[in-house]
Amino acid sequence: MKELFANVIIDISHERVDRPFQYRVPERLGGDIHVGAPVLVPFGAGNRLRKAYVVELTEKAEFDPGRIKEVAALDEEGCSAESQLIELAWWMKERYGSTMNQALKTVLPVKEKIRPVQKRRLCTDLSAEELERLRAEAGRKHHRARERLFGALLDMGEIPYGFALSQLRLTSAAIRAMEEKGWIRLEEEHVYRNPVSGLQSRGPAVELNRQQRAAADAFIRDWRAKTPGFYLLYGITGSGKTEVYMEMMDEVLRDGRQVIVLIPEIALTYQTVMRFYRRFGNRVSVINSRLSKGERYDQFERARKGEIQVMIGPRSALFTPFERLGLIVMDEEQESAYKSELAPRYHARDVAEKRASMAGAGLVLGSATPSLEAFSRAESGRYRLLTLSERAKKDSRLAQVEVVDLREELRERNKSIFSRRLRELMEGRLEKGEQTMLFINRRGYSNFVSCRSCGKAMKCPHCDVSLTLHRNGRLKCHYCGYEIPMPNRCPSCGSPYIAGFGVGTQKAEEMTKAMFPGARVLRMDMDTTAGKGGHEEILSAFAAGEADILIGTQMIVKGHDFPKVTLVGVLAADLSLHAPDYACGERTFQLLTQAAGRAGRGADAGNVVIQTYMPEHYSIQAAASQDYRAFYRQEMSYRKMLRYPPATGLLTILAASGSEELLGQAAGRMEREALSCAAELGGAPAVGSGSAAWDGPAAGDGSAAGRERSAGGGPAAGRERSAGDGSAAERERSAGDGPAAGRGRAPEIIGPVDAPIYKVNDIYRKILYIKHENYGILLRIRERIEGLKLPVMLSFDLQ
DNA sequence: AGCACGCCGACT
DNA sequence: GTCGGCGTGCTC
Repeated sequence: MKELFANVIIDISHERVDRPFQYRVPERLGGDIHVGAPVLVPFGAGNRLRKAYVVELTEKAEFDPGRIKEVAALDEEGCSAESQLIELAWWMKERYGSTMNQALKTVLPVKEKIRPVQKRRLCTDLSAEELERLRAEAGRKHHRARERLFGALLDMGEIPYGFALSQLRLTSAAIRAMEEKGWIRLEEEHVYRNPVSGLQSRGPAVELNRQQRAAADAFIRDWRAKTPGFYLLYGITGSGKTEVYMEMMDEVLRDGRQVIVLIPEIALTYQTVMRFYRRFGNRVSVINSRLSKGERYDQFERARKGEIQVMIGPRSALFTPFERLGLIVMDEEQESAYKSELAPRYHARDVAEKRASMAGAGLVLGSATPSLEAFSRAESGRYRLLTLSERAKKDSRLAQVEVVDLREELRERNKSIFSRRLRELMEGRLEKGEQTMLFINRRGYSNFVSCRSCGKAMKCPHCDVSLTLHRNGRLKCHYCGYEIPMPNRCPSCGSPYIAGFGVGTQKAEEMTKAMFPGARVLRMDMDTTAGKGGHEEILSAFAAGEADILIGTQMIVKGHDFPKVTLVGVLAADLSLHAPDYACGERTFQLLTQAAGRAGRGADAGNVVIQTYMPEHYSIQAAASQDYRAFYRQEMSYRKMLRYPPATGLLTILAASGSEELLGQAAGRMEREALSCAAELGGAPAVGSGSAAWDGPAAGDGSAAGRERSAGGGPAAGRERSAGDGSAAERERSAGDGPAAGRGRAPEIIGPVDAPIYKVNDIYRKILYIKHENYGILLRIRERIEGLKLPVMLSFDLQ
């Protein structure tokens, strides 16, 4: 047996020691040590024992072996939150193939060198005269550090610790010496800023309807039986999912356990957060991306100390250091914001599964339009499906959705962006004083500008995209921000006949105003919400009835509740349908369903008009009939047929370079490497007896799964039962169609191909796709390609 | 963060 | 010469 080394991070909050140190693992500890384990190690010249956490175990000495010390002991007092998070980081590193460093950085709160609040201060009980005398004395004795400190105390009274270190250039040793002399005191005060403070009101719980009750009880029963699993709460818009979450949370909190609530950043509004505050009062804290790092750290610190029990936030809230986590709620689980774009490119859904099972906690995913990933996991029994098919408010009815064929409109010589039907309905709404929302998934004025003589379109010189005409007469690139004034002659042939084609939000706004001169129109897109708070401002103006029509991009369909909106028009549903991406059908369905959900949330029945050139497309058909299951069946069979996630694992490698030649060469080498890997690995049976197999990552990866949960009590528990009217799920569940089918086939390699947008910001991009059912194999290929050390930028994505 | 080392002026 | 403060650099 080779010697074992442990890389540890020392539990000192100082950036200077915020890196791994290597220690020898003595025989007697060999069995008990694991990644994440809290240990005591001799550190520094004094060999003083310090608390540390194991971040990696290796048989290779990465440091002068003569100078490697031994781990002293396992630390029984160690913080379990920290230890769990490090273990989670290890899992993320393995699952997504990042470095341990990257994984640790995403999981552990940044230990900032500047403490945000003046947490620790230097104070003195001495009088001004005494201070003056001591300062003079220090001056005479050339005690410069003391002289500076006494001067500062005279000026400021008390001094923040960080200020003393950085501005006054005092050292900790000097401060300690003066403290011992009794001249100064080091006062610690924990002033945490609470982003939303002073809200104590604890409102009564809302009465749940039958379905909500059944869903909440399904979880509560498992919780009481100490076998909480994973749940998919599939509830139509307005069915009251939040009340169900809160009921479940209440149960967990009463047992002294903690809860993490994940919300996509865009939906993290004041209103949403207020609902949780009203129920749970100051046990709740929030983090969002606008919080400074220090403020975020404060909130995590409060969680660690047990001052709060509920953390609400975007995907990074998953890493809240709760000691006894009992439940993770993930609202709007289908949102793309849950996917990280930085290495490790994790998906919050998968990390949430892992964290929940490590902590023995439950996981509830909620959605009105579940992702294929989530719904297929519900079908396979990994998630238990909880269904809410009725609206929570008794008198509210589902909107009536109709599809308008734009080809028909053209045949009838209607060239406007409004079909006759939509126009008629809008007129009716204006007469009745009701509101309309118009949705168009494209900002700007015209999509592209081209010359009618030579046919050339105006393109960005740095990116491979057309320039978008904005209303201020400027042409903008939506990828790099390049901007020029609209020319009045074609730059290539000189013809004056150049004009914009396609409709963006700005043009839609203009045409709406022309068509309905009396109407008050608001527009909301990236251009009108640039300033902070712009978002809220426009939405609240609209909610307050300051406009009759709101036009916007997808940001208007997310989350907000407008009771006076009784008509939603989707001007061109096709725009998102033709994106070069296998999930565009799913995204279209979700957008349309969400848009439809905006109509008629009040007492009046709403209308939804979907305008399209492809009325027969199943995404549009299913959205119109508000039939999620029909959509799911179609889309899933398409993914299975063409081998796309979640039916298979997909490794996407994006290579980018400023030099087209280098990129071409690199792409060739990547392809050859992938092919030879495929030949070596492909036909072989799954590596490691499925430990890294496709459906494995959350279930059992061998590391610490045994400790995490008793066998059989896992996510599959309760698969035979179903809350509410989930019977359809039972019928639809076809046996043996899991993603594991087809394991053992050779990996399928596609490309390298030019990226959908080949050039962005003068950087050329190519993509290589590799499909296989087994994760382990894709990870191996990834490692091999990374090992080529190609002279281009590579980014890997594994899903 | 906390420890040692080496530099520098003060004092014996 | 020695003493003590102070700045710097390192910690597996």
